Amino acid sequence: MTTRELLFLGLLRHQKMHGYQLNEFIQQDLAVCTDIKKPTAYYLLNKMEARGWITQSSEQIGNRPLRRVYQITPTGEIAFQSMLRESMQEYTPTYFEDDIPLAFLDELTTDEASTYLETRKEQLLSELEIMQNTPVHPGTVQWMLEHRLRHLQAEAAWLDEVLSRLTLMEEE
Amino acid sequence: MTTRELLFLGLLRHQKMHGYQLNEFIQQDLAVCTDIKKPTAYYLLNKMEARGWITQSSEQIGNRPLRRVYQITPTGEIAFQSMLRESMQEYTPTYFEDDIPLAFLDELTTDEASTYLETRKEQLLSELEIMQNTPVHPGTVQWMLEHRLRHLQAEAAWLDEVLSRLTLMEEE
DNA sequence: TATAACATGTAACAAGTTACATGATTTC
DNA sequence: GAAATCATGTAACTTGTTACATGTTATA
Repeated sequence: MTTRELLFLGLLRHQKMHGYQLNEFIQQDLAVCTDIKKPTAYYLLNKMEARGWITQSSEQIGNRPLRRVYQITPTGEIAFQSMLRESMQEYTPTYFEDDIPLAFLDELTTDEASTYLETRKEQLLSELEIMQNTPVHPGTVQWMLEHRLRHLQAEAAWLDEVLSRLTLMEEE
Repeated sequence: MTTRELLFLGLLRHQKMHGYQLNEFIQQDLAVCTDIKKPTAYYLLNKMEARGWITQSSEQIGNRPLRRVYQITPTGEIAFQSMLRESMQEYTPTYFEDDIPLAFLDELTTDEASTYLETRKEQLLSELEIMQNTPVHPGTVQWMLEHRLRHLQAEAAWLDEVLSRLTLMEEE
């Protein structure tokens, strides 16, 4: 995913950050949109530094572990601009992990299927609740969060329809 | 993705198939839901055979290349049943590659942003058209395809809203 | 007779994850 | 004094992709 690098550059454009700080922000504020693990983040930062997109400067508070504070370079800015434009016009089809099992739903009794889908629905609703409680972000970051919200709402509506179809089949 | 193995088992339950045949079917009939490449398919078949989930029997027509025809075993059937139940109650959050660029949309002029999103929309609409022209499948395979259709429609509606928001901003 | 379709694979690479390792400081 | 937080990483593994290799047969 090239967009992970775009994200890093986009965040560093606004503010110098060290790896830990980036990780924190992504896990707390952007958890609904992406899921970058710690080692991946450090790996990407090193890679981007080697490319000259960002530079490091060390910082230490007291005797705490050294912080490597990253800052975007002019080369990095150019990369950001071109990646942004490229990715903005691209539509990437998304595949749903949960689609495949759905194809074999008719292997189960309507009763069993309903029970499982109710479990799915609970998980979905709890994610929806989390989303609706996250603070409003400035600019189009909020648009990204809204997109995700729309998607979750569409999923909830779909699940409801599948469940009602199953109920109809049960009555026959 | 465990669901790829579920898919293979699910297809082989209905009919013995050789690798080439499986690939054809997935690329022609299920292209909208998954995207399994040839080497991945052969790799998975070998792995599943090693596990005892499927067995091979060779078949040759004339002097053509040998076909390895795969068939599900009782062990494979057990695996299918348990994977189906497990995956059916799981809700797997989906991340959208195209979300991240959206967060930085306000770095572009409304004009440029609109142009790019129109390009995205065209690609989306052409995928929608393909979907609406795929033949109806039996049973809940059709449900899977419908889910995908719902998703694409929600995406189209979202894109339209973003585009109209941009138009409103331009007028200010 | 060239090209597409049939049929199966290998080797090298890319991306990302898990589990592990290290050590300081703050909080309970 | 134990546990959580701060801070950065490495090594091994998993999964999947791209590009390449091979040879037959039907079709244009």
